[in-house]
Amino acid sequence: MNLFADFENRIKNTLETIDIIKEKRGEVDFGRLTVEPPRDASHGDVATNAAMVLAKPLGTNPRALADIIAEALKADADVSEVSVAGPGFINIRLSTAYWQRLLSTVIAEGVNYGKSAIGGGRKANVEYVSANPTGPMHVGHCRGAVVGDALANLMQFAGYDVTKEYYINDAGGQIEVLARSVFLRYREALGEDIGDIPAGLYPGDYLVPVGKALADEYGPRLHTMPDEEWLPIVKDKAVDAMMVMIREDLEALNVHHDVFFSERTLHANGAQRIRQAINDLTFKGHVYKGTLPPPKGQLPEDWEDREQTLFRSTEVGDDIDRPLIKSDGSYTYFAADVAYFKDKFDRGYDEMIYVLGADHGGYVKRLDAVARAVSDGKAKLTVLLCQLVKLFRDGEPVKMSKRSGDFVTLREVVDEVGRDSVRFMMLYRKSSEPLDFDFAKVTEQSKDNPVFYVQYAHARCMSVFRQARDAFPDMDVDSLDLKGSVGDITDPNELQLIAKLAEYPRLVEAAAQAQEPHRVAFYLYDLASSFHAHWNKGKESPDLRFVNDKNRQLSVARLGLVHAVASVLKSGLAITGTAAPDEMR
RNA sequence: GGUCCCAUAGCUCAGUAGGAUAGAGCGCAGGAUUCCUAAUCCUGAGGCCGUUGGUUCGAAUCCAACUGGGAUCACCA
Repeated sequence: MNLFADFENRIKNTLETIDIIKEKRGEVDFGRLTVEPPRDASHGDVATNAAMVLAKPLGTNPRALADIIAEALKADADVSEVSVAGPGFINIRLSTAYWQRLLSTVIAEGVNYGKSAIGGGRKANVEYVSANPTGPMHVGHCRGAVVGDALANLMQFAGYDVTKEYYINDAGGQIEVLARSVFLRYREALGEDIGDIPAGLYPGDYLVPVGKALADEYGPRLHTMPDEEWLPIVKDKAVDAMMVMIREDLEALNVHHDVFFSERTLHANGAQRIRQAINDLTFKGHVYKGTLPPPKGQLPEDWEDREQTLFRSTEVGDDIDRPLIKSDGSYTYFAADVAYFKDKFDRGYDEMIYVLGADHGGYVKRLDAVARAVSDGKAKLTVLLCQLVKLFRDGEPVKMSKRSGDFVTLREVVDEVGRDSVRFMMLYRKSSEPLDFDFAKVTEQSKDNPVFYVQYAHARCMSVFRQARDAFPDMDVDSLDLKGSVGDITDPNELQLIAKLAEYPRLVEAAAQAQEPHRVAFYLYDLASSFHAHWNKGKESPDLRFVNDKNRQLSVARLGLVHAVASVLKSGLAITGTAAPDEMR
């Protein structure tokens, strides 16, 4: 149940009954009409701009029209008060009975409250993380992982049929580098002194056990083979080992994918699927052989004019045509991406979302061009760029050098500050904004991390139920008819809390449509804040406390309110992928 | 140079598909626990929403230009 959708219908129905609107019904449309919570709660519960939007086409002034509409709205039994304010806003105050019914609905719907059907069951593919399988995940992968995961959760909740996907870049030069790095560790495991790791290979210690495993399995045999023979073996083993590590890292962050898609499968059987994808594009007239103009700006020293097979992406919105086949006949990374996109499209997704880091900004137009060409404009592709995360410790930037292997891993961050803290911090910012992440702030003072604030609110809710069990030992607190007991909720502070709960379904829809999971995090903070404030009112006014051992009926009604708050907090926390604890320790 | 992201309180950021007197946290000043966890709450000070134009009943929000900051530019992956 969505209060604002409900009243949008009621208001439109009311408008249809007004004479001057009926007369010119063909000339006015209700498209720009909004029904939303007023910015300032003191104005009312629901506000509409109807009069301001409709005044002009009707040839009247907004205030006068607002008065007419306001009068008509008073006929609704759930409307307790209507006022006209400012340039022509119509503010509606709802009856206590309406709020009570709404609370009853929240309790009845439970975990389903806030679910939406705007997704219409459309198939959506959210691809995120997709870190190269050449080492453990580092902290830079963190944000995309969390944002992608939360977005997928959110869209699922909003009625999409969501697949969480990971693209394994396991085909390309970096995998050969990985294999050679592992081979070195293999020789080391056999007792050879390998000295310093040569430049260009991965120096990280995490490859030591992989080399050891190879030595255990093959003994010295690999060493006697030519490169062409041992390379494929070591590549396979190395990638598998890296993916095991990466999955563990993701698990530590509570991130789970449904599909791990291997780039290598596109290259298999003589790159059959890449060839098919390029043939498909060629058939549609998007491919030609030619040369590219030299890069603008600084010219690379080794730049040469060479003929390649190109994708005419400029015709579908890109700045420059893109190479599919290199001059030596091999396929570019981009060619595999075309095949990968085609695969997704053929799997029947209506919406494809790529969550990428800001360093991939230059890739967006290219992907968009692929989507248009491959799907003839039918696929809806969105690229969500997450800006960079800067790490700080006590206000000092944390230096990282990937080359020396001296980088902060995702695991280190999660182990130090905790999964929930990391996740919530990553979501407590619009993803298009850069983010500063300070270890000290997140761990030392818990109040600097909003996740504790929200979780604390949930724990307090649970605490109320523990109190109730103590106060009414004879009552079976867990099987009360909470939704049927809402009639005693009448205090304005309590009704305000219900109003906050009423915003949830609308928020879920807006956040899902805008693909902005951070809005859920901010809403949770807001709801927690309302709850904490109400809690403290009980300190000053004992008659507002949730549990009152002298008034059993009222206590049960209020347990219903607390239950509803807890339920929405839990629902939102689940979208962000963080826990809703029963108590804080 | 091209493209993309950004500019809101001293600091870090929200601002709900253009709405009313622009909000929160931190920090600062003051206050609240005989009582459900003070990991909480309340009050106050603090603003030319980067600049200039445009669009309209109405702009922090949309458009253009400019200024300033960040990312990126490849036959890499």
